[in-house]
Amino acid sequence: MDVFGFVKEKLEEKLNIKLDKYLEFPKPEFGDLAITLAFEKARKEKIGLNEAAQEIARRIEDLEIIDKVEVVNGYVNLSLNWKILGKEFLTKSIELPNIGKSKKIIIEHTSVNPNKALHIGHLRNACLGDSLARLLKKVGYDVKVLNYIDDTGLQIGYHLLAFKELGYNFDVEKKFDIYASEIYPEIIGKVKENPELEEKARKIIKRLEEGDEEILNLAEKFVRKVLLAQLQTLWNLNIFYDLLNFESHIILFDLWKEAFEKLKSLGLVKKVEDGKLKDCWVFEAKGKEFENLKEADKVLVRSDGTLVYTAKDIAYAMWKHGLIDKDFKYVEFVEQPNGHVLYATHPEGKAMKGFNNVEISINVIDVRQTYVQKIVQNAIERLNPKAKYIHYAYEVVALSRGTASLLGIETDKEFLHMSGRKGVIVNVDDVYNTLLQKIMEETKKRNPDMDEKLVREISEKIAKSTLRYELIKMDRNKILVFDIVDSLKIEGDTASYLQYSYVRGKNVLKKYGKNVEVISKIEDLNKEEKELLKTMAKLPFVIEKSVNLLDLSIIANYAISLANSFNLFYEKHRVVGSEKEVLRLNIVKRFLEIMEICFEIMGIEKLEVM
RNA sequence: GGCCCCGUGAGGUAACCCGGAUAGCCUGCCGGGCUUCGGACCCGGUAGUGUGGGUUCGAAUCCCACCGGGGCCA
Repeated sequence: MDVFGFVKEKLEEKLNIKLDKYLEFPKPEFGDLAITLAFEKARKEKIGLNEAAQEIARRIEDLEIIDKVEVVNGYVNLSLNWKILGKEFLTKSIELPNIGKSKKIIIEHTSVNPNKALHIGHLRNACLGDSLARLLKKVGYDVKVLNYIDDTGLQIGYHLLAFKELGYNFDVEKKFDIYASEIYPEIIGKVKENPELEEKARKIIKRLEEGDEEILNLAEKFVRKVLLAQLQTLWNLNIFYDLLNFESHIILFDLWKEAFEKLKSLGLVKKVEDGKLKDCWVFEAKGKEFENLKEADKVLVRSDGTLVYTAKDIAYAMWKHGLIDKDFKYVEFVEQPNGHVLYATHPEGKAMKGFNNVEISINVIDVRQTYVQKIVQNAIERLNPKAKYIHYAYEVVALSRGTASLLGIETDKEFLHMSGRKGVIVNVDDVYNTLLQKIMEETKKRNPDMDEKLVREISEKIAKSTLRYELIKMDRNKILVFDIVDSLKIEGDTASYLQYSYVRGKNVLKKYGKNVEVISKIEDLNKEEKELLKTMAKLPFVIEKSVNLLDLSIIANYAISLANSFNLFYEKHRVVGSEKEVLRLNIVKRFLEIMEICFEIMGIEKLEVM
């Protein structure tokens, strides 16, 4: 039961106006809900503020669900009748708004090049994308999660050279993505010393592009090994996918060919006849946001016939949105630990339907790609005005001065951008392992007699949740300055606080030991009980808002305020054996259910003990 | 040269989209609480909207200019 939604409807009936813009949650002293309509009403009707507010108050004061109406400084403050609403809320099941209505939506995220280990910046992408997918599934969307793999040319050329010519071996103990990251500077060093190698790398790339079977097989083997290692890191953090799309297959399956013809025939791309871009094919961006740009055109095909990345991005986006008929073929790539098969595009695969052809696609890509993404979006939305191509931009993760210093880089600046070439990176496995060690120590300290295996199991659940929570709780438009020392905190505004609150709730029910009876009526509520009920009742509102704004920090902040509210209640009032046992048990039970919903969205693990 | 993002106590952040009541929270620091459902908790104290203008009854929020930091395109 959606308490505030219900109250809003009743108020709208009485006032005969939509209240979306005119409702606020005030501080507890002022009441449960405030109507701010009087400010506008007073201005429009040229009447006194107090008079306007009084009139609104008069029209709603006889509602049974409202206990008290008070007018203060133009606000109409309502105290709700929790004897009625609280009982409804505690006895009826939780309803989440069905916003998606089974509509299909594509989310693309992670998309890390398959020649390195994931760093903490990649993880911001993956956590945002994964939680977004979880959120949208919760509200009824049919979500397909794609991971785009750039397996072409240049960036894997040196690695292929290393395995083909320089005696590097595939069979290593080390996790393969980390191995690939580590040998990269070595390979570059060797190439610098010996310029012939540069030539050889180029030849390998050329043969790869020409479809040479030996090189193709080598590349596939290398990419697969790196990908499986990267996926191991992601799966460990409860991040899963439906499909891997290989960039090279956009050409192979003629998606680009069809897309190019369509763009040409509709006049969206033009061949340049003279000037410095002579013989290039450019995309001509049109629309308000491009008006101020001197050069809004974007080269897609160079004069020598080679494609820029954006060309493939557009073709790929057209495929997502069903704007071309050509399709990939698919194979089962691997079964994921959650039991779901991860598919991949593959030349020898079979035809499958269901991955593409959506109206809405969400593309989680960092903010530096904004310009290129605008071009892709412009193309898609001109090809189909109903289509929504969303560039879900987020700021990068940088390193704090202290953390940079730990990596041997001194700087005067506030923070330092990561750089794989300079070795200024913090990789995900390292952070996770450090965090896990620290949490295991803490867990042992708090549970000296606990079985070693259980300590580890619990610590793993806390570590992965902590990491995920840190990456989604902040406004995504802000640069996240990562500090390894701060990131080890497990007190305050952290996932472990949420998990701890959850465990406390669980323990109450465990102590009670029986099934909780359904409550028949509510006599009266103290301050903490009421505040907790109120916070819990905001869930549908919070979910709806975070879906509308595609903002996960809203869920994170809500979860913290919910835990806070619960801890206050827990601290002050005993549940088991108290005179209000049944009521309080019902409150605890509902708290756990709501917390679980938040956990599921954020990918946080529930615990029984910690 | 054009464009975009960020600026809130000592540090980190929420509220900014859609202007409204005493700017909320975390860490730190100072002080306090319990151990009958677990202290990874709770309570008190400390301290803040970059600068200047504008709009408004009212600005952290909207508009303009500037300053500082970061990025993209050329």
